[in-house]
Amino acid sequence: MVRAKRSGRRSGKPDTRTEILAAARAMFADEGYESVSMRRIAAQAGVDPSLIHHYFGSKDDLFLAAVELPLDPAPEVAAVLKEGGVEGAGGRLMRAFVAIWDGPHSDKLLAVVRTSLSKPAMSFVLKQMFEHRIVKTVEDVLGAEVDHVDVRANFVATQIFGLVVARYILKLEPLASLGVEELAETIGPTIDRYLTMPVEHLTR
Amino acid sequence: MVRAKRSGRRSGKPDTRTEILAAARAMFADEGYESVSMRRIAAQAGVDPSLIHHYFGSKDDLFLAAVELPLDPAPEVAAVLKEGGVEGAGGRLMRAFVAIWDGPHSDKLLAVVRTSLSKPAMSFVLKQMFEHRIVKTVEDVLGAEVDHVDVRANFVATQIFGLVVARYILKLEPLASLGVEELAETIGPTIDRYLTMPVEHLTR
DNA sequence: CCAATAATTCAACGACTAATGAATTAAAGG
DNA sequence: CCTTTAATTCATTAGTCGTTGAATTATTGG
Repeated sequence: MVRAKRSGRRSGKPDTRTEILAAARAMFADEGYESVSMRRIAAQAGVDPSLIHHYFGSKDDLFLAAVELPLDPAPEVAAVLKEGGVEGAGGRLMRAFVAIWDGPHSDKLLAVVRTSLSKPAMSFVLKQMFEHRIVKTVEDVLGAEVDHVDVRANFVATQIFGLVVARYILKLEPLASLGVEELAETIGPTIDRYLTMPVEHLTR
Repeated sequence: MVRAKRSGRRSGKPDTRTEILAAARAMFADEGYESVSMRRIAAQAGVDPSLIHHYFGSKDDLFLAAVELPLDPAPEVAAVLKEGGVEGAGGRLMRAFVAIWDGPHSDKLLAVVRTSLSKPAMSFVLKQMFEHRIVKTVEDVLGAEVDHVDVRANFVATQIFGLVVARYILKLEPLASLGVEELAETIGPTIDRYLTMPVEHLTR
């Protein structure tokens, strides 16, 4: 029989903190920020709502804790970039990118995107992600002789954000079912172009 | 002195219905669906919350009324497409597209995107927009001999959704300040490629 | 002018929200 | 063993939410 929930500390050493974070991440990822309530997260984690406040403070704080990402460009990306110069960088980037989004951090990323796009006060999180990941990655590819990184990064971002929306949020078919290689083949060249095209006339 | 608000019908013939729609559109556009309450919309429109229910029913109904868009590809797009064949279609599409998003419907469009991306139950609205606008447009460009419209439309969508996110939601600079011609020049060729590249190997 | 109808507000309900502070139970340290 | 500290729930507060039904005021049609 199921023991009724009692007051006070539990026996054993359950990692409730982690369970809360997991529940929050999952729910933020597929419902966004506003629709998810502390109470529902608590319920999902099998915990009293006040415990969440005890550990994380406000709902905003919980969100930030749940989506906390390594802000430096992911090691996968860095590694993949070393494998060559500007030539073919687009394809290599796509492979690394899709690997990340299909990997274990996908719910954090989804949560960030969903929330940033709907709650302006939180859009700084996505902007930060853009700054710390896309811009820095483009800088890496272009090397020291940085030539209009900002514009190029902007255009690369359009292609990448769009892929996120179409493939991971809306799940358009057949796009959502394509493999890494097919995406790299198709979108890689677009990114290559944004990295190498002349852009002086765009930056007057 | 400001006349205190009284019960009952107002004098004159103020188009309150329209004012409510305008307020709702604007607020949904820059705050998304969940964050905006009926009460705040009512306040913004200078009206009692129950009047909104009287006119539109539920909040969902109000949202749909507020973002109601002509579902057929906009006339601008159709017109622009007649001007030529597949060659240069990308650039022409971008010009038409940016014209629409910089035009008077921008708040409706923003509202749809923000809401669809954060509230899964509403994402059908964006999907419908994709179906009725992007897919049909791609069909128009490709003509009768429709050759893998679905995949091509998917890739075109990635580039377009990404532009929306980067330029109109996140307002990345300098992207957000670029003119139509510069966007057409830069992104047009990407779309051209998605329209003309071989795709048989993607559709096995 | 009077009746019908349309526009509008008022007052309230029940449900849900984030948050707080105090009480309870267990584990850890000396 | 006893004290401290950490983990957890309970009870509550003050607010907001969407929605409803009745009351009030103006316009419109006969």
